[in-house]
Amino acid sequence: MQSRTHHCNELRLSDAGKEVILCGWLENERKVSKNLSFVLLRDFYGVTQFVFETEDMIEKLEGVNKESTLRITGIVRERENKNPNIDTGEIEVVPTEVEILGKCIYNALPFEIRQSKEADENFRLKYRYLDLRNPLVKDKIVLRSRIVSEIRQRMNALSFLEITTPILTCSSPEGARDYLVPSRNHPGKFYALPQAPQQFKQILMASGFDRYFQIAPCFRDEDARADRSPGEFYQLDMEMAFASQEDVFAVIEEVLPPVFEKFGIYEKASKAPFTRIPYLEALEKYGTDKPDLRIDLTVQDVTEVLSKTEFGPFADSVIKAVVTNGYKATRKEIDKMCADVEVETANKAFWFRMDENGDFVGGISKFLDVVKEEIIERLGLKPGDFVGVCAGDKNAATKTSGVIRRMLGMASEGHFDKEQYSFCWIVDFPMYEIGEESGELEFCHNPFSMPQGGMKALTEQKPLEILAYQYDLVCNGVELSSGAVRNHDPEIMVKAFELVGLGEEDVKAKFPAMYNAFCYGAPPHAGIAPGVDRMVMLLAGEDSIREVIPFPMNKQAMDIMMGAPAAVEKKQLDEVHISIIEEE
RNA sequence: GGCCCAGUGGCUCAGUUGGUUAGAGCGCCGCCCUGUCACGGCGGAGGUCACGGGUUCGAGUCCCGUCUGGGUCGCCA
Repeated sequence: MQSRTHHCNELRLSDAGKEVILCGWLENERKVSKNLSFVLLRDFYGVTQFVFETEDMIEKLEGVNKESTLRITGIVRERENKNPNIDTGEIEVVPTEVEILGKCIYNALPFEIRQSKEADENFRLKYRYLDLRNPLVKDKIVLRSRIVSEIRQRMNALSFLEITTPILTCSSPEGARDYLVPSRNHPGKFYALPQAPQQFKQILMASGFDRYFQIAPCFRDEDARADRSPGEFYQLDMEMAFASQEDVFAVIEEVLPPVFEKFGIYEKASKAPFTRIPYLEALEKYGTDKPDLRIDLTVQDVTEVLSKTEFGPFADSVIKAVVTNGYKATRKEIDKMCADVEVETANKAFWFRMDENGDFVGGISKFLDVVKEEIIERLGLKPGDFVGVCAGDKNAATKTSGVIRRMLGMASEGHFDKEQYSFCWIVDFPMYEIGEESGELEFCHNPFSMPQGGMKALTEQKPLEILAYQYDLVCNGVELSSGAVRNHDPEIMVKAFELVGLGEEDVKAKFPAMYNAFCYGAPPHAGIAPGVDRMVMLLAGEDSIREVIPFPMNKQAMDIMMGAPAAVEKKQLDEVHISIIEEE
């Protein structure tokens, strides 16, 4: 028996008169009378309307619940009343035979398929197979597939080889918490799921592979965020031998913009070369290391001027200001904005405005009289300008200024050019920093990066002034990726570790395979690993990463559809030499 | 682990200074309807107002605690 002749988004007026067989889900039945009923059948591709015109035929659907799967044979004909809202709206099918393929045994669903996005998220996740029947939900997964496919083609075209790396590997001593897998054959020992294929891809370089990439699953046992899935996620992981920072940039600048323009909700993406912003400059000008360059406002340091005022919160603080015009907010909206800033940064935002007469009004204006002329000159204020201000220690003031810049920019006329993908590179990250908890010198980003200046820098520069060939890729204020020119030289690696109080033995102990491989002649190499989930999220215009993952976990890293994580049989535990200690 | 927000029929929500029998839309069930397409009309079923305690003559509403969920900080080399 033929299963079907067409799918549900295929028939057109030119098919009128044909006998067809369609399969799909019973989406809706509109009974207009005893012998007239309209039935909508939905499959992956779309919907087709059937018109049941006899009591006998209508009876065949008696007691058949919505969302059951059917095979319907019938004759295509032109509709009396066409529906321009669906692709098959010019025709309908008059059924001759109805077969029920898979019953939906429930006459009420946990949520309406077409409205699933409004349902409680845990219901959606538990009944993900119903949620995914919603075309709006399904389409994001289709989009993801197409994006990944396009990226693969483009990487292949640039002579990158897709190579898979192990999922069962060993625990990595630094970074995020690992997911551990007990070993049956080796009592007391564990595999770990990779946080990233970092060491494997670098070893591939040492093995002689020239250009590697992989849509790589990564596993990290860290808490979720709206833009960070707990447990597992995918990266477009890549690495290039004999390559510089600029070589990596060139690949990304060639591969990503066309993909963003083709699949994104905005049609415009940055052209090569992307703006490069040194890390320290980004903090100063934008108050963040992931600036949204669609906003053209910048942050200014006004510590020198405003510390002369009597305003309490300014005492002994770093003070930052963001000036905008075209911000026509009411007092209530300004208060709301300041409150939002405080929620996000745990730090207060202040403000004042210059009115049409050139006087300061509102907010903290009355404290500013003593420095009025000075501040006007410092900030170049004009009548109508609005100034957002924040203060605190350097970190707090910087971070808060970044949030104020973003909020003011989005709310001001003419300062937010929204409809585009604006990329930038944040470059020149410091190699080292003073750890907030330890108070001692630590690696700022990761220990695999090559210090700018190599061995000379490590021996001659002050550690905190050494920069690394370490970079971030940022798009519309979202950090898509970190990357680096790697440290491929064992001697420089040992020296880099020495500065944070570790030695050769530590390097060997922490990264034995990579270190040993580099001792046999390694190529200079560099790479990057943009997050696939985040890219799809940006392109789909979604705020939650769960919308672009086929089977996402909830915030507690549970898969409530499958019931993971779950208890296992004692026999299984015995086999892997594990015993559970019940907590009180 | 800290902070913020939320929890009311199957789903989404409303519910006034604390006041009598807790409402609506969607869905479900029944009847009606010959061109619907978010079909329409009439009728019906369906509630431990998350849980526990407290204040009060009286609590969905106020207070305390717990649980669950979301956001955020920590964390994410």
